[in-house]
Amino acid sequence: MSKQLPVVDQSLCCAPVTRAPLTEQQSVELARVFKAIADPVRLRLLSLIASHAGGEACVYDLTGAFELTGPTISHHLKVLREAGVIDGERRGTWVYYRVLPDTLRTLSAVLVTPEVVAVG
Amino acid sequence: MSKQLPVVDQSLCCAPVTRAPLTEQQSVELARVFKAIADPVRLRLLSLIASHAGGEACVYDLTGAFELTGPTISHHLKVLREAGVIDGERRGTWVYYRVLPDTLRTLSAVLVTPEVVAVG
DNA sequence: CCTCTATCTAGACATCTGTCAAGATAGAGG
DNA sequence: CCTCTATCTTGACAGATGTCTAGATAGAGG
Repeated sequence: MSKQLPVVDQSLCCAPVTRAPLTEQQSVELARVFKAIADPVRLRLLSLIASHAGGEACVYDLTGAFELTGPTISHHLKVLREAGVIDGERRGTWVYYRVLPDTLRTLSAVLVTPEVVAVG
Repeated sequence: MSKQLPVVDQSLCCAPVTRAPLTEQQSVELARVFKAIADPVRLRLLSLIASHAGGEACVYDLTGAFELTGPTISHHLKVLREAGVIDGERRGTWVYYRVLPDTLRTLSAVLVTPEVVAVG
């Protein structure tokens, strides 16, 4: 299930977009991950997985929370997985997903905004 | 230039996606804003504006930083503006853009992830 | 080996998105 | 009023995206 290594440049952890211009490469990399979470279904999937008991949830539970077909949920989980936002593990019949906290933390840090954006 | 009121539910400031499932409405609202920043050009625009002297930048400066036409940059600025991420103000011939820090702060807070995602 | 359930893949299709060229609008300064 | 520059709007088009149906794969349990 772990088809991807960490995707986000962790050095961004202390370099919010408000402090210095992103390089073109950084912006492409970040956009890839933000695109993954920039969807209502995927944001809800993320919150369902992260807040589920044990920090993980199986596809069956997740599918039940939407009025969408299995393949569609599967597609969204794949997008999140390939972006390094979640990871899945098969245990028996079920596949369990959990969030990869480092990725979310990096995204959060990138958007941190100081009280006063700039003072000349 | 201020065609939109604040778009993001500020009550999300203390409710990261890792703590509780998002409602469908919250996820739609958040996805709208994340979609706005989930593009390499717009992320760079955002960082250029936010880190520019005085916290603002005019379109002319921004356009020069890309190999894209004026209308394309204008389009991206409009997307960011309508999502409540930036705001623009005309002063004479030029239009100056600045970030709306509350929006970025909300997005950042939503993605905050505790050290241990859950302990059973 | 067969079947049942859970999950994923493949392919199709409508919609959304990023980009550009052409033209419109808005001040500045004659 | 005219022109020049900065910015935005419109319309067109290729490519990406979300969803579905149909079919494939993987364990569990006879």
